[in-house]
Amino acid sequence: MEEQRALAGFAALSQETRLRIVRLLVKAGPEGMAAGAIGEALGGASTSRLSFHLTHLEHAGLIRSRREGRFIIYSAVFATLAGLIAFLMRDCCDGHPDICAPVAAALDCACEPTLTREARSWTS
Amino acid sequence: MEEQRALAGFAALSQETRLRIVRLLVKAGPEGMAAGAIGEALGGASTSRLSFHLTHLEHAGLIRSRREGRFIIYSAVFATLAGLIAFLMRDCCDGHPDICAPVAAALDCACEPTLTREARSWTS
DNA sequence: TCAACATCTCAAGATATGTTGATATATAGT
DNA sequence: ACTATATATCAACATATCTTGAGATGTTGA
Repeated sequence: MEEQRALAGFAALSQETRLRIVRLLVKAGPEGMAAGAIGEALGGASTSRLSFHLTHLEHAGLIRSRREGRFIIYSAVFATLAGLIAFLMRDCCDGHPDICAPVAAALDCACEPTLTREARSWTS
Repeated sequence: MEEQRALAGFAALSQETRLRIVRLLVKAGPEGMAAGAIGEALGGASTSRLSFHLTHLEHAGLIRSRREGRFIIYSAVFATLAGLIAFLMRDCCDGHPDICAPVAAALDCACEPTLTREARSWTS
């Protein structure tokens, strides 16, 4: 059953608007952002389109929402992101712990700039 | 332009057959596996279907191929996986380095069983 | 209660993606 | 050359996904 959750997660991330939303919310941290603010940051997406993608992401467990007055605040679910990564890399070290090194280095970059050159070429 | 590569990567991972192929090849390591062996491990996928997905994954840069006699050997491209992760988590620590902890823990699990409970529930 | 605001839902059409079956290409052994 | 094996390609169909526009729901303040 876990495979289905992973598939839903990757599918959710495979769409431009949704990927941008997730990255925005990852950056925003636990406080999150109101739907309207997200739409504004993304630059002109109709409210129905935005809502469609937010719902999609929430169903995939990548973001969660809470109501605050008349706003709805969305925030990233870090555990799900972590789970996706873990699912993908599980068993990658069967007998080859050294292979994981570049991946570990890439993740570190989220907190510290210790990327390998190869991986660095990836991050905008 | 990097966003496009990330989108292609996540899209490639968002399909059951392809996700299984990648996980299989991640496990197989740098030696890789022949297309036929992959198909067998996946259990009955027609050659055209398998080829379609292998090509898709290769275009996304998640796997690479080399010819060996009459076999074509596919293997995972770890740098691309690392790049996807890095792209996703970039800037997640803007002022909150603590938030990244669970993600880092999840990645460690690829090499060592140090998952948080939340993230562990994800890995089959 | 009314008006303005924030967001969601729904149906229809456009586009993208995956599957199947038939056929093509390439390599190895005889 | 011929045959068997391994894999790729193509076209047609089925299905899933995204966008748009209209309208519904829920919240706040006058």
